[in-house]
Amino acid sequence: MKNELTKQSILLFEKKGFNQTSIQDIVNALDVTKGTFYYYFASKEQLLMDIHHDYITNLLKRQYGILDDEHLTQKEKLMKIIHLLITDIADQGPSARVFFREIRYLSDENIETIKQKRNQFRLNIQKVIEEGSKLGEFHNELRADMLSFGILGVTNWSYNWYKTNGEVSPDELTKIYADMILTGIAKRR
Amino acid sequence: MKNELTKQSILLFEKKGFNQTSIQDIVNALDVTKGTFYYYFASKEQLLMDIHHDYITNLLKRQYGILDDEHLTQKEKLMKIIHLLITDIADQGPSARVFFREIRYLSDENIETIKQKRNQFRLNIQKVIEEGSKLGEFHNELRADMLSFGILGVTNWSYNWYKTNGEVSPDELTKIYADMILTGIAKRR
Amino acid sequence: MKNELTKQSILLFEKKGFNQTSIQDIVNALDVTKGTFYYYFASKEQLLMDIHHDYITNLLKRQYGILDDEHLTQKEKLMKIIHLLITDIADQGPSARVFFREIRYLSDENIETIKQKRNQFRLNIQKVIEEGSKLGEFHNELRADMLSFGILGVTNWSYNWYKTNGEVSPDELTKIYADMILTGIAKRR
Amino acid sequence: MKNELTKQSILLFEKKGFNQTSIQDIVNALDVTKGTFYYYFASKEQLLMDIHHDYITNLLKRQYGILDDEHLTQKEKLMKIIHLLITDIADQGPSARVFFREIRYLSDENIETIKQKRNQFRLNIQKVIEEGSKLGEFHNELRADMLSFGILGVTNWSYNWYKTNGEVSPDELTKIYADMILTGIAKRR
DNA sequence: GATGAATGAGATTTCATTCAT
DNA sequence: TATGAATGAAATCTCATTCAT
Repeated sequence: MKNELTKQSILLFEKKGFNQTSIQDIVNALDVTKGTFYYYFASKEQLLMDIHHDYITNLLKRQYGILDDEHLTQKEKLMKIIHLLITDIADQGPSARVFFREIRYLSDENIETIKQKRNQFRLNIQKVIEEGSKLGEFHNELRADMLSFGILGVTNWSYNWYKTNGEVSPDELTKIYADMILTGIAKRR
Repeated sequence: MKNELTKQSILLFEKKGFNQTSIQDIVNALDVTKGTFYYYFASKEQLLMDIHHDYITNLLKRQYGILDDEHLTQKEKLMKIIHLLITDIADQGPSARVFFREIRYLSDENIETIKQKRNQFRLNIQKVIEEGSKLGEFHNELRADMLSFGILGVTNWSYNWYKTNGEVSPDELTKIYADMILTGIAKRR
Repeated sequence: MKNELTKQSILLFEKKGFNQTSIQDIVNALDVTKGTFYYYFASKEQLLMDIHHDYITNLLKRQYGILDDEHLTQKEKLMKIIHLLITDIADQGPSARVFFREIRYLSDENIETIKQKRNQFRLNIQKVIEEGSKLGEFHNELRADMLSFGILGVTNWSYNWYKTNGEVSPDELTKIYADMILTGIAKRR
Repeated sequence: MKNELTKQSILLFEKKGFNQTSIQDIVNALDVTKGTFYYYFASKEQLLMDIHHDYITNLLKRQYGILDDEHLTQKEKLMKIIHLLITDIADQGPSARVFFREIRYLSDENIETIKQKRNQFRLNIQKVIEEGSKLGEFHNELRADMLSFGILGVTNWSYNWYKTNGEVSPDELTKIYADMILTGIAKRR
């Protein structure tokens, strides 16, 4: 039941937004009553926090799976992280959109917790760039911090428009963006 | 008064979100009454629409100023558009954040109007890329559509984190991102 | 201007009701401003009172025109009064409907004034019946009071449904109702 | 509770009118809170619709009870319907007055529904008159439609003035009006 | 585990009226 | 005569949450 409530909530939060979704909406969708909701969740915000926590924890875990693979070059790591984000937003659309859009409705304390994890994710990208620079895979003197934000922008922005069932697959989109980030779009003279 | 209400609303919407900001909050900040608000705005949503409309209209106008300059190469146009976005988000932070975050609270009809203009802005970027490819400034066979989304991601994402008063100026950030987009971060072998 | 305001108000009060019609609605219809309204009327209620007072005063005056005509039998007087009411409701539809429906929105004091005049109108009918009984035009021992209410019911109810432009003219309707009231619908054995 | 809210509302609507009665007034009278009201009714209008629907449904049911009785002549049916209306208005005064006065505050859609039922009630009277004409109980060539409106006027108007506790009982009033309608008030020469 | 009646605080909106100009 | 900005009181409605069962 808790699981069903969470799933249904994600769908509703995505469609109508956290604030526009009432507990009543959620329990109606499952044909149970409000009491049931409060049996499983301490508050509406707690549910939102659960969703956020699950999402970022899972993402971080998978990022570490990439980072910890010693056979990969930094370039490969970066590509795999881009791929991770694109596919995740494509596959878990609703969760991803709730994650990016509704963080504001968490309590200050919870926002802090989530932002820390989000920042950790970004810092890990920054480190890949720094390491790549040092190892000669990437240019020297890159602003790894600014670039990590830029790369996250490229990928995360896709939650605003990207639809899996379009003509471009996640794999293709990954290649398009990785090419742009690694080699640019300008022709060499 | 209408102007003051709009300005104050933007600040509050940015800080607390559209939904979390009550009309009471707005009028309290200016020491007037709710009646005054409704003398100037038909509804809370109408105010939000005004904000959105002003923002995107201004942005589009400035984009066309760049596009219509015949002395510029496509590469230069692209750089100027990136610069336009970065500086705009830096300078008009609150408006920009309201624009990106609160569009959801518009009516379906108004969302449509705004999205059309937003899409026009993106299509204009796409055309620059296509033209650049044709003229030999950029690679051939680029997915100009996907790249236009990616470039917007890089710049627009900055509303989430970028602060003007940090160590990196808008001009510098523009250069960092233009370099990445045009020539990539990977070292050529 | 005062006259135009009154006329327009009657039309709006009929269509939307007194309460549902705002001063704004009224002045909008004449392209003036609220200040203008309050220059001519002390309050919204005062306007309604004016409308009521004009209506019932006019009706009473015309009733006395009938009553004071010494050439008429009581039967003829009754018929003329029925005719007066039917035609008035037909001709002055909006005023009539406002008069019957919106009295509630007058102040207690004003209600009293209007009700007194309305009752005078009814009492005058009652007197015609009593006089007719005494003179042998009508049956003896009629409950003239109850009948006066009944006759007013027949005629006044028409404001609820009667439309002049239908197939039955006010003159025809008067005859139908006068026949019913005077001779009944049952066949004599 | 729902029932108590409805009952109390009818009393308040009668006394002050639908518009002049706030939800606050209603719940204050029962010492509950506004939330309670909205737990039971979707809106203030829904409550009004419930009242209307119940009233006219009950009235129609009782009318059919009369119409379907094959032992009755048309004259008797007409008398019983008059009796039904008079007693109903006398007994259920508040409901009746709300029914006649406040229909305007229903939504267009709901007005339509109620008016259809009201019209059915009237058409049933019209049919009795037509049938009575055919069977020789009533005159030929009566305008049964206009007369049905007139008869309803006689009875329904009583909600405006009739008080049970006066000197005339519902049974007596029924006789007075039935006599007028069937045989008229004029003396036969 | 689950129900559902009840709460209470707050949100948006309406509008008659005032008043300085 | 007329304007229009501003007020303030009240109205409808929403909803997260509680709690006895």
